[in-house]
Amino acid sequence: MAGKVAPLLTDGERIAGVSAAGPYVNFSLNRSCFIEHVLSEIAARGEKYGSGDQGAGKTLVIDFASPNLARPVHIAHLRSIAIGQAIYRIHDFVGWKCVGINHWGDYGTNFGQLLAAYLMWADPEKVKANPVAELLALYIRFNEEKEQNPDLQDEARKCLSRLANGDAEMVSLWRFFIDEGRREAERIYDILDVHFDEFLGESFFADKLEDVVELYQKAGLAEESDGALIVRLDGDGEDIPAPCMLRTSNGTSTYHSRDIAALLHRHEKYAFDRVVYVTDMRQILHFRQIFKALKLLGVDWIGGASHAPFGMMSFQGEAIATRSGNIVLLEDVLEKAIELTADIIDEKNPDLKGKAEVARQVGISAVIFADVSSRRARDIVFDLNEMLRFDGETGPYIQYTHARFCSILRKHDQPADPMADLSMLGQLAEMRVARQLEEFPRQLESACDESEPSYIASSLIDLATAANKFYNELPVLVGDDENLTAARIRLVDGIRTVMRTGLLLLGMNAPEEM
RNA sequence: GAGCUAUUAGCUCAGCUGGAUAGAGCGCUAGCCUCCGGAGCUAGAGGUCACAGGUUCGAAUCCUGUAUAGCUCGCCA
Repeated sequence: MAGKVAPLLTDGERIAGVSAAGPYVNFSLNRSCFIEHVLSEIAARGEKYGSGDQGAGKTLVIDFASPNLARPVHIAHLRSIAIGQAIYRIHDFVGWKCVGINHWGDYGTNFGQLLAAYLMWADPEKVKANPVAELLALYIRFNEEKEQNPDLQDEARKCLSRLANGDAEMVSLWRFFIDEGRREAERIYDILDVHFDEFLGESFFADKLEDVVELYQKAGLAEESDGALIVRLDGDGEDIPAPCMLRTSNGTSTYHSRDIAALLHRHEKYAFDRVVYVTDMRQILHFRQIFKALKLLGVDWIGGASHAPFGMMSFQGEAIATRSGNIVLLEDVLEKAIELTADIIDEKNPDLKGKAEVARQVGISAVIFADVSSRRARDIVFDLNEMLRFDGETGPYIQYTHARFCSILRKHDQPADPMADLSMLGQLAEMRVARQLEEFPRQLESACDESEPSYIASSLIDLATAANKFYNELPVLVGDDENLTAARIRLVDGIRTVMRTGLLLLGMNAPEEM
């Protein structure tokens, strides 16, 4: 069949050849034509290449990072921060109005434990001098001693109840804890260059409980069960056996009711078209319940809600758990990465100006890339050496490639010529680069639709690989054919543009020298 | 007991809306600066795509079951 069909298809300007190969009909693209097409597109769109008007007039609300302020930011938290930030930037790039929300945990059990531990054991002066480390030590000690002495949990409950009743000492301590936790978290976000548009703690929604209860009671969806108020979710085809609990038998709000209140609040405030939650996989059921509960309520916008879950990070075969002290602080990892990068710069590029800043940009980006480069769903085993690898498919590899082509453009010392004769390009290595450049917008769109930044990471790796092969095979500036140089400069400019865009979308830096 | 997610080279991963001989990186082996940045490039070795069925002209990819791992299943968040 293929043998009969192929001869009937004529060659044209864009198709250089048609041939039969077994059951397939192969089309060969006219390379020059293809390359010219891609580079014209990049020249026309400039730094916006890859973005269409997909998001025009639409609003995204994205909930990410959302730490518990009773505990320090550790390496496993990087996942939500890095993935969330990338999803935010990707939407922003293709025209969405984005609202990044840090919905931090400033309420509940952990704070009760911390309050109780503080009352029992803390040296206020020491805590004041070094709050993060001292509070962490208290938290760990509480959980250790709780093993021997279960009554401690009652102490925690008492503290929480005193807090809820407005006890001045508790309120003042609690404020101190969240202020410190907040200051610490924001310091890390600054280091990572991550920004939020709204910070709202769970405590803000704790007193919105009755509004939610009323909605469900009016709709006839709420029912009493063992003293608690629940909404059954097992009514229709997509059964969720576990009900959604609105109110505990003690009359307090729950994670469910607070999140429902928060989502209603957000829709009222932002009228979003899409809302994405970036959390680990343990919360898959939770969000299914929330979304279903709102669907039962008849809200028509719930179809725009999605959960972008990611796999768990473990540490030498053990769960990373703050209460047992089995954690690695995120900041420590970032500092190590920066130090290591500085050493490498001293070795490879000692005369680089602004070394310290570049070391920060490369070191931090390496850690971010290690986190966003594989698909969200994968579980990750934390391995510092793996995270700080600088060759092969890594963040520094992409940045290095970008810097290398920036270097060519610097040496060329004049802007890419829009009139360059692109028909001179047609070598295989050039074609491979062009194909990656052409592929980028599609990967970007998938990354946006599926909340999967790793597509962009893969795309950049493929582009960098093709670009480095091109670099090694074909000279750009060396040689006496000015027209060829002008044409290849256009290709180099395209590489630079797309690599920079991709790096920034992933929340990384794109230094021009390193 | 039920459910979710995963399982691809020694290690880390890509490929998953079905198509040609399953691809990278790391590590290992052997190479590449008379030429734009060697954090690079080239070549080689390395695979029963967890297992068993099924659908199909064709399955790593879709369906069913099994195994293994992680997670979850109303008063933690």
